[in-house]
Amino acid sequence: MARVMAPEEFRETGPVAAARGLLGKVLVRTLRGRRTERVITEVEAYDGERDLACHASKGRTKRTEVMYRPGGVWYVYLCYGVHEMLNLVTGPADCPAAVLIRGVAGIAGPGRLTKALAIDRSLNAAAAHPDSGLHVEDHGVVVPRRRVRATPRIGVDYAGPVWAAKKWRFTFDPAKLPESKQRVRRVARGFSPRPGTQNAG
DNA sequence: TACTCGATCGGA
DNA sequence: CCGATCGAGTAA
Repeated sequence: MARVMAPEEFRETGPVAAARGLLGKVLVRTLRGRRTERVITEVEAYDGERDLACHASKGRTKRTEVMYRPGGVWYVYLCYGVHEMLNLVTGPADCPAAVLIRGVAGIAGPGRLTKALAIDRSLNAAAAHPDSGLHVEDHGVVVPRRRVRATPRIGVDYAGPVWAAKKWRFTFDPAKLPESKQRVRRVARGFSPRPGTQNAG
């Protein structure tokens, strides 16, 4: 049921598909023996050098170097001199792209999220693996496509009308997941619900 | 080295 | 609406 996602899994798709796929997955922070887990509810995709909203549009620099690595590593940077932003690098090597984790269940806002989970730049370039203290798990939460809202990314007007208008921000409301109905539907199809499993898929 | 400007947030 | 706060990127 709770399956640890391997870094390699984030090398298979581009950032838009990866972003959609991360909705409903669980962000797991392990620090000093304390484990915190939150369902990912809000993400944004940043797609390569052509995407003028993506830091990689500046090319390969000290800061963007991590995005050129194979997916499955964290890209954490400081924004406005105040807030740490958490991204997951996606895609194969030399295709600089990432997914910004903007929100989790109960926490809206990328800055608040990193503060709450004690995430900072010391995790930059670390693997999304339990060893690093920050990884992703699949708890079988199913987010129906109709529940996903695609809207323009936040705070990227500087990227110009074309790239700022891309609807690459994806959100869903976990409260609207009718898990009981899904279970019923599943039972009707001949599956038996497992105790403690939320929307097993 | 000297600028400018943020993938934000909280408080007037 | 505005200030905080600092590092990346750019120009020089």
